[in-house]
Amino acid sequence: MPKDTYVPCLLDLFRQNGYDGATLSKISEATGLGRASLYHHFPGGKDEMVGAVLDYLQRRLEQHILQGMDGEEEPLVKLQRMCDRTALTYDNGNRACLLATLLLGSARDVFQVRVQALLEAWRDAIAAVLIEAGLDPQTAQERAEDALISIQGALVLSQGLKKPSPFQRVLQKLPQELCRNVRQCEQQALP
Amino acid sequence: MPKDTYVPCLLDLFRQNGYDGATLSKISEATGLGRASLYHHFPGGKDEMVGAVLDYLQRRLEQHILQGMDGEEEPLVKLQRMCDRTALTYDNGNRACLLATLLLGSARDVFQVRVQALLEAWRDAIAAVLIEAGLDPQTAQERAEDALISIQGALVLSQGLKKPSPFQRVLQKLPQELCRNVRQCEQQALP
DNA sequence: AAAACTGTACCAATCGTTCGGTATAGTGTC
DNA sequence: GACACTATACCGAACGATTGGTACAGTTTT
Repeated sequence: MPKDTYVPCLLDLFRQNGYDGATLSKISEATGLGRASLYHHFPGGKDEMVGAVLDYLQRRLEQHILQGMDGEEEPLVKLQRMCDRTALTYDNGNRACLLATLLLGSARDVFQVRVQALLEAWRDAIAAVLIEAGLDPQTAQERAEDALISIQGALVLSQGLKKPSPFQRVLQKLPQELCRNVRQCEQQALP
Repeated sequence: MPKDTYVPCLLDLFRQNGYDGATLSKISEATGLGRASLYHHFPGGKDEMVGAVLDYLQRRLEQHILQGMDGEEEPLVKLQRMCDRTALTYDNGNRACLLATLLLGSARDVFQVRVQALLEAWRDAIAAVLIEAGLDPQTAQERAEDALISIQGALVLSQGLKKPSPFQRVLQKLPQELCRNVRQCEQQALP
């Protein structure tokens, strides 16, 4: 699919401008495609473009960030890798999150369901690791949600304070934080 | 100032639609004022409207959320009160945060400085309490930033999962979390 | 030749903004 | 008290520009 050429470009644009701010002129300029070409590839207009971006994000989440989360390694190793890839995805806190952007615009209702599905998939993958590590399901889910809260909040604050250090600090501590009071990770106690 | 009649209304509108999504038609409808009348009260147009809303938010932060943070009470009491008022402000997680909304739209650059100032004021007020409670300035500032991260992230996740429980859970634990390893709060250890 | 693609021109609708003007309520002058 | 004057609040109508989207003829690619 040649769509994948333009989708990362669209992702950047929607992330930086939001749904309303990403006008067709900007999209045309960013992709190098004329209006007609855009509507050839995405007959559904802006909504379909965002849909394609969300498809892309879903694939990236499953195949990159969450890859290996169901493997045989230690929980801490898996979560550490997930955090590393998350940091990479958000350019160490310099990139905003499209999901948050979509949730805070006027098109919120249109994409809420898909965004929710992505967040839940992410959360459930983390929770599964924690359950496998011995945590009860309730605690595991809450802790997984806390992880997403930390990531999303750190992205917002890093944008707001115009420095990536909050994001970096959060993601560095996150794996240990997720594994607190868990079997395999207890050897690393407080100094 | 009769502006204060319209500003809370504008706050709601910008929070729900973002800068680009809040069109003058919507603003006109929401305030009950004609398009032209809006330019009587806010000659600077949308930018001035957002500016007025940020003025309003600054006053609310200083006089409501952070009120009493420099008083004589125990740190835990002050932080508990701040969290209660924060929960009230965001309707227990059902309202989004305008600051985050502005940071994630196309008008990001226009308001970044003012948003940053508000976040820093909030952070510094929390940090001051923690320093007074015996924490070193570096740790206090980081922990205060962590608090804002939790709040902002919880708001995003509550929006995304369409349930307020993450926000409520975070804000309930936050005061204790902020006071961990601090003099006056240590009596409340884990059960 | 068929299919995929694109540039040009165009559309109605809406965008943020401005203009000209109308009430209403004072305020000072005589 | 009648008068001219001013300030504030508000609105209908229109401005030029841009919005998201389409029609269609042409060009590439296969």
